[in-house]
Amino acid sequence: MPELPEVEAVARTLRPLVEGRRIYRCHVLHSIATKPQDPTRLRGASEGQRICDVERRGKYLLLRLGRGCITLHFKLDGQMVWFEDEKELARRANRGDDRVHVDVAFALDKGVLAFADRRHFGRVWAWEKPEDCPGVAALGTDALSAEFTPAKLAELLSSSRRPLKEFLLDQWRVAGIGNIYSCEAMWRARIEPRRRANRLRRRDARRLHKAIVSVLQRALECCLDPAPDFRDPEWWYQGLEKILRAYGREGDPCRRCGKPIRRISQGSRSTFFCARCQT
DNA sequence: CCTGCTACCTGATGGC
DNA sequence: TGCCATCAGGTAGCAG
Repeated sequence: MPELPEVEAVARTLRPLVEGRRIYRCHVLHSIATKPQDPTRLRGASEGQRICDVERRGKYLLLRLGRGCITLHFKLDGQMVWFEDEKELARRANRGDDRVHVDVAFALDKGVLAFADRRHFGRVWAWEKPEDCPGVAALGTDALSAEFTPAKLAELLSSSRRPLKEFLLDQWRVAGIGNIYSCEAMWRARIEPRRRANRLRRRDARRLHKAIVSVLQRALECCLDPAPDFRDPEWWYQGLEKILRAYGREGDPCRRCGKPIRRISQGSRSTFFCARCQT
């Protein structure tokens, strides 16, 4: 599911729902979701705490507590789900006809905030501070932050000999870009995905920077309208397909030149691009 | 140090 | 219909 825009949309939508609320009970229904941490650590760290802020860093979602913090990562399929109260949670979580898959649930003084990932890739962890989470500490420049400038991107590009596609997926350099938006950004910037990062010219870097920012911003607008609906586990980011120009369009005509979009494998993931106008 | 590959899980889809 | 292979928006960890 989520790259930077999706997680940002979740953070913004969640903030007014949970900010200032107290977590009075934490249920870990599938303890794989806290691995390798012990579920008791998450329970101990969260119960009784107030949620002071909701934040996004790269593709991580952070719940800042009065003391300590919780990091959530959705990986491919994770999502947040909302229940009216613990009664509804008890009735529907992983059971019944209108069952909803739930891994971890935080019962608040109003409502229940839950994390769900049927595939069990996603994680919910507790820390004293965000930087104690190795994944968060390792994040590079956030793609939607003020520090992400054309000059910064050019500097980062020059220090890597990897193919551009793999460079863009490396969260340690630029944080927040995933498989979909890397393809989209390269299509917009008209750059061939297999070109080595350090071989890009300065104007390529400028075009790429502009493409990354506009693709992510465009996607964020889509993700916010309509906004995420945590009450509906089937809810999905609507209308994203209509902004996609390369991803998932193998064989379809390029929207610029008409040549069929190609799909290749890079680092065991699919890359979609136009072999005529991306050079 | 850098890079490339696999494992981690479950579910949907398409070919036979 | 059923079975199997393949694919999926991410990343930690490990070998070379």
